[in-house]
Amino acid sequence: MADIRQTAVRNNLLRLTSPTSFSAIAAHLKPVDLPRGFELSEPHEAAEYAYFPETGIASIVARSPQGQHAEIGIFGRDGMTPAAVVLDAGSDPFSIFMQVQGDGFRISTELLKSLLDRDADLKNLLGRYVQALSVQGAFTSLSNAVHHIDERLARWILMCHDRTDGDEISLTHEFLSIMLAVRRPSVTTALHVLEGRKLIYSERGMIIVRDRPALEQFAADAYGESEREYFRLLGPYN
Amino acid sequence: MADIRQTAVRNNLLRLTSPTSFSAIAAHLKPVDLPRGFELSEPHEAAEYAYFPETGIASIVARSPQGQHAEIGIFGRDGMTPAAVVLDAGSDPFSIFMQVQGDGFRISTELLKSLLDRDADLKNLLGRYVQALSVQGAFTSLSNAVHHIDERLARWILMCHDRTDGDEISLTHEFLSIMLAVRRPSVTTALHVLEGRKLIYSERGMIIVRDRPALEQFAADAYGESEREYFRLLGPYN
DNA sequence: ACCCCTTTGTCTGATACCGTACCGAGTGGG
DNA sequence: CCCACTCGGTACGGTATCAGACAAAGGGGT
Repeated sequence: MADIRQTAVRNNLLRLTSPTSFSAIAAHLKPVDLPRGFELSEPHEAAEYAYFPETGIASIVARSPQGQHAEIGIFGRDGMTPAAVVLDAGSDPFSIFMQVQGDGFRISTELLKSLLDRDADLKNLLGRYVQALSVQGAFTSLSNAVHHIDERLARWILMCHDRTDGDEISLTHEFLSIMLAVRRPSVTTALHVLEGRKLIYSERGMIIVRDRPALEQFAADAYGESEREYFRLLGPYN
Repeated sequence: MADIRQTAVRNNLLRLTSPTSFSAIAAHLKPVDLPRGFELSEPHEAAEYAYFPETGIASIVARSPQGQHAEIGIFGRDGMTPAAVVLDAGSDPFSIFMQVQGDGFRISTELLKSLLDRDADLKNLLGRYVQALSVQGAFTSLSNAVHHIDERLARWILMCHDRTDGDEISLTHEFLSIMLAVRRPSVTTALHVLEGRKLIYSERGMIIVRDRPALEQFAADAYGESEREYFRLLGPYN
C-alpha cells in the first residue's frame, strides 16, 4: 500500500500519535470506504478490524434483550473503534455502524493490540479517547433522562456538525428517531421547531445547519460538557 | 500497616490480580471507612486517592451546566475509582460518592499509576473493569430513554442488591430520585407498585428485597445485559 | 414529653410524549 | 411517464411523568 503521510491524515487520533508510533501503525493501515450502514463492529463479536474514520460519522447503539435501542455515542474523525481493543475486552455488546457515509483506515485488531502492548504512549492516547467516549455516553445518558426532545435533537445535530465538513448532514427522520430513542413523528415535529426558529433547514433526507451559534444556544444545557472533556484530553478535531 | 491477605479481600478486582501484582499493591493499600456521602472523587479534579471498596455502594453522577443530574453508574466491591487513572486522563467530570456506607482500601493515584505502567496484567484487568463500567453506563442510558420509572427502579434495586450482603438497602426516596433522575414523589409511587406486587418491603429510609427472582422478572428488559458483560470480563463478584 | 426536622404520602392541573394510523409528497426504476 | 416505494407530515386519544404544594408520620435531642 502507498505511504500515508501523517500530516495529510485527518483522523485526530492518528494525527496525535508520535511520529514513530505513527509510522509503526501506518505500515498496516489500509484505506477503506465506509458506506452508510457499514458495520464496524457487531454486538458480542470480536471485531476483525479496527477503524479510524477520516470522514463520515459512526454510531454506537445499545440494544436491550427485547429489542429496544438507543444511541450511546457517535464518532467520526475524532475517534476510532473498537474501544474494546484498548481495554483488553475482546468485544462489546454494541452495534457500531456508519450513519453518514465516509472513508477511513482500518488495521487488524490483532496487530493493533500487539502494537499497543509495545507502545505505552499510543495506549495512553487511545485510553484518553476511550475516556472521552465514555464521557460522551454519560452525558447522553443525562440528556436522555432530563432534556426535551428538541434540545436532544439540537445536541445531536451539533455533534454531527462537529464531525462533518460542510453544513449538510444527510439523514432521515427514521434514522434520527432511532438515535434519540423516540418516535419518528416526534422527530418531525422537533425538526419543525428548530426550523421555525431558523436554526436549520430541513429537506427530504437532509438537515442543513443554518445558524450554529443559535443552535448551540438552543441546545444550551444539553451540549458542551463532553466536547470540553474531549478538548481537554485530545485537543480540537476540526 | 498490617498485612492484607488476598484471600481475605472482598473487592473483586483485588481478588483477581495475580499474587505478585497483589503484593505490590497491597503494600500501599490502606483500609478506610467509607461513610455515606463520602466523596471519592470530585468533578474536574485529579483524585488524590484511588479506592477499592470492600462493602458499601458508590454512585457516579453526571451534572449538566444548569445543575441537572443523573446517575450513570454504581459500583461496590465489584469495582474501583477513578477510571481516569487507568485511562491516563487525570480527572473526569463526574461526582463519585458513597451512597450506602461501607469500607474499603485506598492507594495514592500516583502510586497506582506507576504500578500500572509497570504491570501490564494489572492494567489490562482494570481496563476490563473500565469496559464493564462503561457498558453499565450505556445501558443506564438506554434505560433512561426507553423504560418506565418502576422498571428502572427495579433495575436499580437489583444492582444495589448485587453489591450488598443482606436484603436490606438503606436509602431515602430523595436519594433514589436523584439516581433515577425523576421527581421524588415518582419514586414513592413506583416503590408502592413494587411493594404492592410483594417484590420488596419499603420502610422509612430502607428498602428490603423480598422476592428477588420476581423482581428480576419485573425489571425484565431493563436488567441483565451489563451484568452479563461484567461476568464475561471479570467473573462473579458475589 | 415535647418540639423540630427529616422523610414519606397524596393531590391537582398541566404537558410532553407515546402508539397507531393514514395520507401526501418526493424519487427512482422500468 | 407511471408505478411503487420511501420518506415526511399530521391527527387523535391515551398516559406517564412533571411541577408544585401541602399534610402526615417517624425519630432524635433536650
